[in-house]
Amino acid sequence: MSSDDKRSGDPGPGAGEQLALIRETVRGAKVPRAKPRTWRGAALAEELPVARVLVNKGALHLDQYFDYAVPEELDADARPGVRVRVRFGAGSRHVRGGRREGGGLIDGFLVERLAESDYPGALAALAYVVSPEPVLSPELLALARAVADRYAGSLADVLQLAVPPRNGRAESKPSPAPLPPPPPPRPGSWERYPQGPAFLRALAEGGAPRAVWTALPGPHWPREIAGAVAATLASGRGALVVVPDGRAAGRVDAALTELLGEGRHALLTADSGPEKRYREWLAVRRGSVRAVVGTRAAMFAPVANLGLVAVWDDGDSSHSDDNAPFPHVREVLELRAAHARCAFLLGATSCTVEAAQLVESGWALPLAADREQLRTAAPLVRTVGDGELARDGAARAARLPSLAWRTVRDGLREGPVLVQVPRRGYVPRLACERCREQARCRHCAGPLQAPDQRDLECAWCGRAETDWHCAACGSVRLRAQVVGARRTAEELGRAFPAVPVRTSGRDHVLESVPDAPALVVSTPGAEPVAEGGYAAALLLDGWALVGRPDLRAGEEALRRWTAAASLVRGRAQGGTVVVVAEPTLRPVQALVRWDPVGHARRELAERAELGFPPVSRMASVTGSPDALAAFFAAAELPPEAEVLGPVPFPRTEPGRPRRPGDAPPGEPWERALVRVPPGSGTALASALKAAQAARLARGGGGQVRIRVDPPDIG
DNA sequence: AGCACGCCGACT
DNA sequence: GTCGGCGTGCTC
Repeated sequence: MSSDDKRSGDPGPGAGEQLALIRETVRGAKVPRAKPRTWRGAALAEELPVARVLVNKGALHLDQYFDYAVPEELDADARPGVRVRVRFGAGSRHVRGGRREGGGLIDGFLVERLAESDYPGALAALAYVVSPEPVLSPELLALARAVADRYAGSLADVLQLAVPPRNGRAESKPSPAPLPPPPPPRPGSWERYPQGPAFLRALAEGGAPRAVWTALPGPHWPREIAGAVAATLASGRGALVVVPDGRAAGRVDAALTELLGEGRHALLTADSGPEKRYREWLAVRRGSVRAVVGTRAAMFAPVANLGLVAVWDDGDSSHSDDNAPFPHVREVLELRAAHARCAFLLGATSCTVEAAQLVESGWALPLAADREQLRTAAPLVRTVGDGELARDGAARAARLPSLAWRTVRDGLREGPVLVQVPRRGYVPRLACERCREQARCRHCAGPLQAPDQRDLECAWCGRAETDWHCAACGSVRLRAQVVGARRTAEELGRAFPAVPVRTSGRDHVLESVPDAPALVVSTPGAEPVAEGGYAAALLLDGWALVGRPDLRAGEEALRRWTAAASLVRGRAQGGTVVVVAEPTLRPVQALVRWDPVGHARRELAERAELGFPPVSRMASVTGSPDALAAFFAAAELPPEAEVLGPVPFPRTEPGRPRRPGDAPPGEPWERALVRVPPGSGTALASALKAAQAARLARGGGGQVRIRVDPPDIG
């Protein structure tokens, strides 16, 4: 209970002595100006009477610790890492005429116990310890600190993501006793990779290898991840796996159960209710479970003696948290691997530019199969240019080129056929009509757009472009790429009336389909697994994916095609994929050659040349024009920082779903991008954070939103 | 963010 | 003379 429950009108004779005692013990012999009411009648802890508390408020200027006095009766429970409640806010200091003091109770974490405080004023006492469970370990605190710094966010915001809300019932139950380490697993399908068995061996022997793993297409990856986890457990250490969604988590969970049995791992996903989730989290924190698989919130899971962190399919957008400060799983796990000096595994069938950079920089080693393995595992990929669609008279009836039509027909004789159609809402960007090179600003290389369908301007710096010509081929004609394949898929059903059509999309995601002829129409990311693999796949979203106004459009198109094509039988079993997209496009060629790594490396080289992330680091700053101007006037950005814009925000993108962080409708907002060269990311983040903190402290003007590594930059 | 303190205009 | 405007600064 809080010690200020006992209240009396006047300070009793003991109060003065009490005060003196506190003064002396806590911070020397200065006489306080005012005596906090919370002290009345409370004796302090004899040892380490000061508690350093992180107050749970997101505002940046509050991103600091506050010292509180520890009453004697809280001494035992008030250990580092526990949740506490404290009085916080102006008004809690002074007592006015026996009336109730202001300043409400607020949540916080006790960070450490100290012998004395460096705060010159009088300390208030901890109100109470919420529970003696030490949920915030020093390692988790250090990680949260690093993540907050990386993303120019507050520690409190990160802790909100990292520590689940308390649940009393879950806490009161003891966690089961930990099981002994399992024996090292057999290499199994890791033998398909030349370095696979050695990687497992290194994990089992307590090593800390770091790898970017390009997984072979097919259904083996959950078992391979489970193998890496089992090898790490065999070394007596813990392991953490983060996957994009509940479906993937379920697959890895099943593979882990098959390999390790029950009781050695926890599944942390958003699907389980708060109590179950907190119980699992506690079992991890208490060390009774040493392996974790989960979705992005699990990236902070307090695994004891961490030996391996792994992320699957880091290109999936759900690895980016949608709460401030928007940390990305891959980045957080990189930080964890560095802090814990543990192994790191980034796996995907495709390859992000960031993953390529990890290899390029030498931070991680590539873990990939040789071409021979790939040739049998991957399907045959053929392309149909969208131009042929118009020319091919025979296919026009079915609105399909004849190659695509034949592939579907032949595939349906052997089993299910997957048809990938674009989701609605993708907006094309401008490209050269002749060579399809993207139209870019000549000043900052940002993407050009035509908000009024006539005049060109840069989406980043806002400069008008009146005399565009293609940098690659000199053409002066632009085209906006066209979407519209959904209907084609519907008409496919009519073209093959004898075959059942099943659909899988955002609302109804099919888990799997049987090994029987069927047309399976799916949007990217929702493809059901086919038992025995699909006989063929038809990828109809070529232009829609490649033409998105996003730096990652090519990478993302390749990722989604690769994901769908990975569900198709290998070419040895007749598996065929047809992608309807211009065969000269880089991601299309990469798909045909099944070379996602080469694609990512070329993208990386280009990003380096153009000064794009992740080679340089970018942050977006969004707010009203006044607020932005004031922000940049006061901010002391590193000298090498370059401010692009501001431009009105959000740009008109019809069909783009409204997201939190978008400007409120009606009020004109602007967005500026700040970019710094490699190596200045930390300086940029701390400068932005300092400027934000100064702003908030002054309390002036409208708010400004900062996002490091903004998604969807032109 | 709240919330209190502080230093200038219209009321009894 | 005092009540109260919200400008500015602090919260252990």
